Amino acid sequence: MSDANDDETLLPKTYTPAEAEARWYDFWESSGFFSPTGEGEKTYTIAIPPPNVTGTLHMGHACRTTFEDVLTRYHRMKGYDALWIPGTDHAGIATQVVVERLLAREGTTRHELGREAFVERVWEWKRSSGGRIYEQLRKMGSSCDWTRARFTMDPDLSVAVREAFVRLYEQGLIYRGTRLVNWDVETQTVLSDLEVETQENVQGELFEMAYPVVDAEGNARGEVVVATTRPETMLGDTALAVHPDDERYAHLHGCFGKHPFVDRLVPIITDAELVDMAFGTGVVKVTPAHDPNDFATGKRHGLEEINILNLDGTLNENGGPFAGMERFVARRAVKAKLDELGLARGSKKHVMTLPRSQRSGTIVEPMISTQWFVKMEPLAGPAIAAVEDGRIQILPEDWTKTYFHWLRNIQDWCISRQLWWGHAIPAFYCQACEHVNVTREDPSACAKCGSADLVADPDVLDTWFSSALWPFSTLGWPNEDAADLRRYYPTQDLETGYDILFFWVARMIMMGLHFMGEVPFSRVLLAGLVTDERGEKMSKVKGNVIDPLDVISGTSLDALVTKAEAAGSKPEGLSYLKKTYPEGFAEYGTDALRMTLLSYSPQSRRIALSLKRVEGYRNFSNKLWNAARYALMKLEGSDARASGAAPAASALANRWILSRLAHALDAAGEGVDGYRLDDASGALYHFVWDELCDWYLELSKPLLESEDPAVVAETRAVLVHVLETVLRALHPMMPFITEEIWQRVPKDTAYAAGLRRADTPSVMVMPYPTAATDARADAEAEAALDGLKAFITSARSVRAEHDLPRSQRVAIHYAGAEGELALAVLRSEARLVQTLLNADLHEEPAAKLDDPSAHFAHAAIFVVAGLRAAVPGVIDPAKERERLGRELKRVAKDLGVLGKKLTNPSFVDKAPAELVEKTKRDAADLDAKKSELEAALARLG
RNA sequence: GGGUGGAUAGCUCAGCGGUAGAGCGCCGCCCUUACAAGGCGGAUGUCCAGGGUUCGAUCCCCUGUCCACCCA
Repeated sequence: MSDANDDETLLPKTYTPAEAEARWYDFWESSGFFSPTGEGEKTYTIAIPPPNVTGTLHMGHACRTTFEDVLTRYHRMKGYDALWIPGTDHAGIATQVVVERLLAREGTTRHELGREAFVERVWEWKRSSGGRIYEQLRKMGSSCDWTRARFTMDPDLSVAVREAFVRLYEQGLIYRGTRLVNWDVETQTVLSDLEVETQENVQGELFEMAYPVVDAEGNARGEVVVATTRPETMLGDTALAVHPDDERYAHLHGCFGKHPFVDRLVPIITDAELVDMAFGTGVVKVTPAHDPNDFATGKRHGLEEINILNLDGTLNENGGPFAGMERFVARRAVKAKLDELGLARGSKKHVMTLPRSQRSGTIVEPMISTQWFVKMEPLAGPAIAAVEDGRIQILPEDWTKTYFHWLRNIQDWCISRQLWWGHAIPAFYCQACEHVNVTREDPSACAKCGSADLVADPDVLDTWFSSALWPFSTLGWPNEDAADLRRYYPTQDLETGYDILFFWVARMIMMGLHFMGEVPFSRVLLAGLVTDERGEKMSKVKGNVIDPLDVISGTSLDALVTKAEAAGSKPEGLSYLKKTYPEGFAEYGTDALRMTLLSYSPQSRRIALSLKRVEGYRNFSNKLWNAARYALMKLEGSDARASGAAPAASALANRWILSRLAHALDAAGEGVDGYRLDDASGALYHFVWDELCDWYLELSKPLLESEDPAVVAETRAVLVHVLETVLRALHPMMPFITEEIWQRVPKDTAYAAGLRRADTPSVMVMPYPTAATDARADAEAEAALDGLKAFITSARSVRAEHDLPRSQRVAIHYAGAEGELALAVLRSEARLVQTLLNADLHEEPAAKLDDPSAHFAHAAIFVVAGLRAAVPGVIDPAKERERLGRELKRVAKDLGVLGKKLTNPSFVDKAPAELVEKTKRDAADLDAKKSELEAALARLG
């Protein structure tokens, strides 16, 4: 077999992405194509959802990046001044944890280092390792403007954060308050409600214990039994509650529980809200300082709030004999001690939910603390309105409900964090008069009393606070005159995962409206969660994490397993990998990965990424490559040039492909505009494979062999035009391969000068094709070619069924009714058909086809709309009977369905007339076909 | 406890009032000078169950079952 490149072929036989991708990316970037021109009326802007600076690219990023890049490239080609702003966020807790781990390895801690040195150390880390995700985004082909890359801790963005804080404070929308908050004992910071995740269906224990009861005079009145899943919290109990209507405990109203460990009488109160008579014993212990419901109860009854925990999760002095113990140690100790005192009343298994920190995973402790909050209600109202009145559209629309629900039930947002890495809270406490100074510049004296004895708030802000300002802080706010802010705000689309709808999207909308007075974007596009092919969430523990870069560059099974193992996969995860990917991954390339991610419906909440699908799109890349290879080969030595205008066409196949191109371009444009990138990419995929490659390229072969030079020239012109156009259409989705090919397509010089950079032609700055400008719908050509395709397919089916290999030339005798389109087309295109089928066509008088066996030896017959044909030379009548029988069955079934409809009077009366007519026509056609098949079958005997 | 989404071919999923689709897999045949990462042909479905609306339901409505996610 000949090697691919031993002849004058222009391209190798297979497309290998690796080399081309790096080359073109550098070319685009160095050509300045990623930066907006700053010219033109229409702008199109996307702000990237900033990944954590500690992050590495995962499938979620890959997915979002692809969507954003398609939208950006598409609009750029459409002539918009397109800007996609990249950036990262400082990920307070995550980053601090990363650097603390480094320090631990060096045998030190941040406390030993001191705050200032630690923060400097984090910056150092950021400078050396924080750019990794940018490199990975580049690998995805992202056409973002790196010259505008932003980091939430950049000086200008920090100014924005401080300005926002101060303004909100001045407006009374930020306040300091003492509340029950979520405390993460591991990272030792407070968390917002959103950062607490509930772990469901945890097998827990409901522990029952007795409180000795005394009355107001101190006389023993027996005991009450309470149940709890957190026995240690009893050290903070300040009441026992029963339901006011509960007869069982009516005699205890006004009595007290005698605390077994600390010298305290806890009142027995009645509360209908807290107590569910049917649950447990009907008596509830009340710990206002460590439980949200109890906290509310405490407020209703004016109960004392006793905090029993230190910030590190150990018990404080209020823990009495248990002080100093870690919370879970204390729990066991409390139980043991109660047992010893004879107050334990057994325990039951209990299914419960546990609040866990999104960051550290530890069980979150509700604790009373003084923190900074943003008042949400005044900000939520306008954010609700913006979606209600359509200034912002959320897609898929289902999420609108969720968005409303959250905003309508919103709680104030706790924004202070006890971390060192982040934006300092600009509050300064006067030690002299206790005034809180919140200022844009660090104050030297108290604004109220003039004292210089000020202490800065040690806390920093929630990272999401800075992210909420992202769409305008990245453009230059608070400088209202910043050129970018004026030109590119509001942005158009915001594309992200639904998991941060509340964390980020809703907050950006609130802040955008509040500070800019205008929505930050007009469309929110929410993508689903990328999972493994079983639909399970990717996780390190499960070992099913697929690294996009491995998909792009390929990897061995060994490397996959090693990586998963290092990341902490369980053995089941490793065996899943081995079973699912025994060969590892091939080098699929970025374009294939992008097409795969695009192919999933945006309606779906899950994107169960299948590597088989990636392989399918890798194959598609290769298909496109080879189509180009064919075209370029056929164009060689000719003067056919792409010029951006659809060439005139007279040959049927040429007219047809230009018409199909029109459909494909319509579908692609509508798909992208409507955020149905699956439809858009699917339309182009099917056009290239099913129509261009499967039919047109084959049809072009005989045309290019024509003796008529005009036909040859026309076909070449169409060939180069269709190829060049489809490359432009596909470019937003498959940027690399399209550029690689496009650069080699012969183009008219003026045309190739491109949209914006006359000196550096590139497909990425060419106009995006449309049906109106680059193709030509032609219904007549389509109808004609459809008939021809049906004829060819039937003939092939006969061939396959009767083991007539393609190499064996056959004769096909046909007849049709004069005046039928199919007959006319077959006559005029006979040569084309002969080539495609490797057959000789003979038109016969209809009578001859009425009894083919009388005229042709062992003939197989087929019937397609308006045509009958016989293929002599079939050896096996049994097979032919079988084939005809099968087809007859199918026709009969279809006819049955239609017949049933037509005999139903209500259908004929009530269904639209058009449909009834069509049904009648279809039925008539099928009926004719049925008779033909029956006759043929009868003749076979 | 409240809410949202899903259940369609062996697998992963589109579709959505008018005779059920794709990719992969499966079964034949074929190295056909663009492509074996390919070509040609073929098989495959109680569209979760039960009711209702309709001339007509996989699609709309109700009820139920199971799964996923979110909120408390």
